[in-house]
Amino acid sequence: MAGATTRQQIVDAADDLFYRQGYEATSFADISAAVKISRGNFYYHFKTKDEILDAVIDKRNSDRERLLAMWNETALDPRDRIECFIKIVITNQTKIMAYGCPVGTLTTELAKLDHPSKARANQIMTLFRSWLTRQFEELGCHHQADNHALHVLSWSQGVATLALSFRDEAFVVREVHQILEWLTGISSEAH
Amino acid sequence: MAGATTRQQIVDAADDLFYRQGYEATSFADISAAVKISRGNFYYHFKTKDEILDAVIDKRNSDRERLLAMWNETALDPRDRIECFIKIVITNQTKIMAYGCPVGTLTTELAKLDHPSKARANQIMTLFRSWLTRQFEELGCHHQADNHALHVLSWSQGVATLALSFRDEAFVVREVHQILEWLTGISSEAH
DNA sequence: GACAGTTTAGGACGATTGGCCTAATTGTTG
DNA sequence: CAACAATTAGGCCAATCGTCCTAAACTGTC
Repeated sequence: MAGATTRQQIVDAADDLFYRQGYEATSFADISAAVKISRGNFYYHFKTKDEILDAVIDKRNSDRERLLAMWNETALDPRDRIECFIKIVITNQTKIMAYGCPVGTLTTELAKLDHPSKARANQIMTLFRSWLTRQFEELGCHHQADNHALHVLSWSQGVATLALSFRDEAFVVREVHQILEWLTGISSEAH
Repeated sequence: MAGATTRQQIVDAADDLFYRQGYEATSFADISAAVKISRGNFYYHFKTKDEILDAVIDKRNSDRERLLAMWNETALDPRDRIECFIKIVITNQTKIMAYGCPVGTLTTELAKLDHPSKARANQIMTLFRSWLTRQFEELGCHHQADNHALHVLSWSQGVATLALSFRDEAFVVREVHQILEWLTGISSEAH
C-alpha cells in the first residue's frame, strides 16, 4: 500500500486543478505534470478520467464531512454552527474571488456536461443542505428548517458567484453581516 | 450582406450551445452541425473560436440591454422594474433548472479558463448592476443603491445555482416571495 | 540472490480539437 | 454574357485529447 501516497497525490492535484481550471479544461497531462509522474503511471492508478473525478468528489465529500463534524464539536450552539458555515465565504475569500465556490462551480459544470457523476457532485450540496437543516431544527425552526437551509445555501452560492465576478471584498463582508442579522431574527422568532 | 443571415445563425447557435454545454465543451463541429453548414464556411465568418465568443457576448449584451429598456418602458415604477428583474428566475425557470443562469455560468467558466474575454463577459453582470443601481436610486435609496443592486444580483445568482442543483420549483417561488418582501421593506424605508 | 508482485516510465493508438487553405459555387453588376 | 466579389464546401494540418500497452525498476520474501 505504498502507492497510496501517489494515488493521494494524484487526487489532491486533480482536486486543485478541477477547482482552478474546471474538470473539462484539465487534462491528464496537467495532472501528471503537477504530480511529476508519467502519464503511464497515471493509468495504473486510474483507468479513466471519470474515475479520477469520482475520487475527487469522494475526497471533497469527506473533507466537507470532516469540516462539518468539526463545527459540530467546536460550536455547541446551532446558531454558532450556522455562523461558521456563513463565514467560510470570508475564510476562503481569496480562493473564492479567483475560482468561485468549489461545490457550486463543479455542480454547474457537470450539469452542463450532463456528466454521469453530476448526481454524485450534487451530493455534496445535499450534505450542506442536510447539515444546515439539522442546525435550524435544533434552533427551533421545525417546519421551516429545510427552507432556511436552502436559503443560506443559496445565499452563499450567490455571494461566491458575485465575489468571483466583481472581486469586491467589501461586498462579501456586507453580505455576511446582512445574513447574520437575518439569522438573529430567525433565532429570536423560533425561541 | 446576404451572409448576415448565416453569421446570425452561427451566433444564435453558438449562444445556445455555449449556454447548454459551456464554451469549452462546445466545438466547431457542434456549431456547424447545428447551423448545418460546413466547417470551412464557418471560417469565412469567424477566424477563431474566441471571435465567436465575442460575438455571442455582444449578442447577449444587446439582448439584455433591449430587455432592460423594455422594462424601463413597460414598468413606470422603479419597484415594478426591480420586480421584473427578480421574476426572470420564474420566467426562465425551465432553462435555469437545466443549465443555470447564462450570465453567471459563462462568467464563472471564463474566469476559470482565465480567458481573454472574461472581462467582456463580466460587462453583462455590470450592465445588470448599473441598471439595478439606477432603479434603487429612483426608489430613494441613495447611498445604498449600489449595495442593494449587488444584493439582488447576488440573490438571483444563488437561486439560479440551487435551482440547477436541486430542480426545486417551490424553492424558487419561495425565494422570489422572500426577496419581494425585502424589496417592500426597502421601498417603505426609503420613502 | 532468485523470485513474485507492485509501481513506474515512456511511447503508441485512434479520435478529435482549433485553425487553415483551396476550389467550387453563388450572386451581383457592367 | 462576362467579370467580379461574396459565399460556401470539403479536406488537410499539427497538436492534443483520453486511452492503452509493454518493458523496466522497485519492493519485499524466501
